[in-house]
Amino acid sequence: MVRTRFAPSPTGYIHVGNARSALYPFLIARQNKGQFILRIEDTDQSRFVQGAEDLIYDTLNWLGLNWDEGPYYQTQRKDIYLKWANKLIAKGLAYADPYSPEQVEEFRESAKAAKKPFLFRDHRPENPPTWDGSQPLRFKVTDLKRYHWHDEVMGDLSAGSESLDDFILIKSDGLPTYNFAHIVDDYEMKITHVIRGQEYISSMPKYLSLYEALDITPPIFAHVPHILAPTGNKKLGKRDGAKSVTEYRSEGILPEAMVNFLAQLGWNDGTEQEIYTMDELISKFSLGKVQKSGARFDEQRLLWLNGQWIRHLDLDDLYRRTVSSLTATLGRSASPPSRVSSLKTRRDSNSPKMAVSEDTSKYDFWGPAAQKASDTERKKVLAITQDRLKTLADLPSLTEYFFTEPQPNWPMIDDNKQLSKLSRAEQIKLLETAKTDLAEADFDSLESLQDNLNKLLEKTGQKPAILFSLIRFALTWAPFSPGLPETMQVLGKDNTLQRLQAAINFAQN
RNA sequence: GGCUCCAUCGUCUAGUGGUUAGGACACCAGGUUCUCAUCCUGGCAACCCGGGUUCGACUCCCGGUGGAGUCACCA
Repeated sequence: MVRTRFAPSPTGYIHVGNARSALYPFLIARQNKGQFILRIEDTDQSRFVQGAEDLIYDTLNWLGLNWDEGPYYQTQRKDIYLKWANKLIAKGLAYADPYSPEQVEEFRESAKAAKKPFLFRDHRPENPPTWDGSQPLRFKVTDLKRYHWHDEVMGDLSAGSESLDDFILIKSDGLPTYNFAHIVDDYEMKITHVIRGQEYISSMPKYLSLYEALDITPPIFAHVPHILAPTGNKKLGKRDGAKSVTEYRSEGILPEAMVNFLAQLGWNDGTEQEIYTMDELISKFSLGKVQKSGARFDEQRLLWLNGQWIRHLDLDDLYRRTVSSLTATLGRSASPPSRVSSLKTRRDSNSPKMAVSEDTSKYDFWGPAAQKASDTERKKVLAITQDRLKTLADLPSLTEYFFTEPQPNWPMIDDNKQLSKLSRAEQIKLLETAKTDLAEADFDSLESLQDNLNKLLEKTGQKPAILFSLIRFALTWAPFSPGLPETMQVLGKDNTLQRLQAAINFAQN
């Protein structure tokens, strides 16, 4: 049974790099009909950010990365870590660290001055005190050897004993370090695949030595390369202005596009396929084909992919996302009741970090006038704008004039190369002719509307670039819009004639 | 600095000894009888360097160079 996990720490929002390290284990779990587990690694109280957990659930839900178990909280599992720690103490493989942080810092400084790498084991106390929980508990490395191991992404790896040390298992605040907790948790939770960022590779010898001391068979490892920031070569991180996933959501990116993009950032199945559904990813993804080097985050490509998805989605589906991409994601049903109490204690302690939260009502992408319109009306408009949308956030500028009468903006016409050749009187004449003829048109049929427009062309002897542009401006007063017949049809005959008249009136004054 | 990893168009990548080095994004040009898009066609553009191995290296080996990660009572 395959069991994978995503184990974020609640220190802020989820950026795209984090999101990918949730995606990959999710895909592996689903591909093998296994389970995907969510574990919140909240052992560092000083970095805890209020609301961060909610953001994690929200992001995962939005991306469709539903977990089967959890969330587990490490702060609620202290007994378990203690049990394993005692095992180590009993075997003489863990000891209390008698030094103060300042003293350890001194060791570090002197090693640095001597240009030697700092290793705590060089300062291992001969007669450590009995561990009473107030000191840090350290692991005692006994087997200084070279480790060789296999990584699903990176291949066969090895590292020498210089990266082995007496690292801290349990901090003086009683909580375990990541180094200790994740190994215990992964074992207790029967995790089969540890999929995480490349930054952990250099700690692998430490982990491997601990697995041995604990008599635990290590799981399968896969270390995925970092996503690089758009500029520079640094790994993508919050410091470099990495955007949160929710930020992309509010910018009108579809979750499908985000998942598609993230999956392909550093992974390729060897074919020339570009668009993948989640189901396709589940069946085709493989860790062995993940790139070994970091991939740069290219927003242009995300945007392109988003456009593709907007066009490929059927109308009803797309419409649902434009009105609220959130409705299905706010349920907190996946959280166990026990979470409430843990939350309470934490909220009581005053966190030094700012709380993160967001306004969940902001995911209706339509403009103010459109929001008052019916679903049917909005869908009609969406049908003719779908091809023009790059993100959902383009909706207001592309559609608002359908729902509210636009202000005539004559400079738009004056600035138009073709139209400015006509005198104001000629422009008015054209609009009047159009209005008269269109009054007889059949607005139910797109073909017949096009016919009407073509006849108008013959009748006036104008070029399409002049006549059609003029009508288009009179109806929308927008720099760009859907095709003229489509626009007129959605507007309806009454509205169309009325807007033409409004333009004429405006021009006459 | 020690340790570890990585290296194909600007970007994401295909490629596993013999290819005109393929695709996609971006960019440029043209077309699709109104705008903006979409769509179509075409174009620009890459194997980090140096040694080997081999009949033959982008591909294998070694050495450089470059980049990244890591050396916490953070994860």
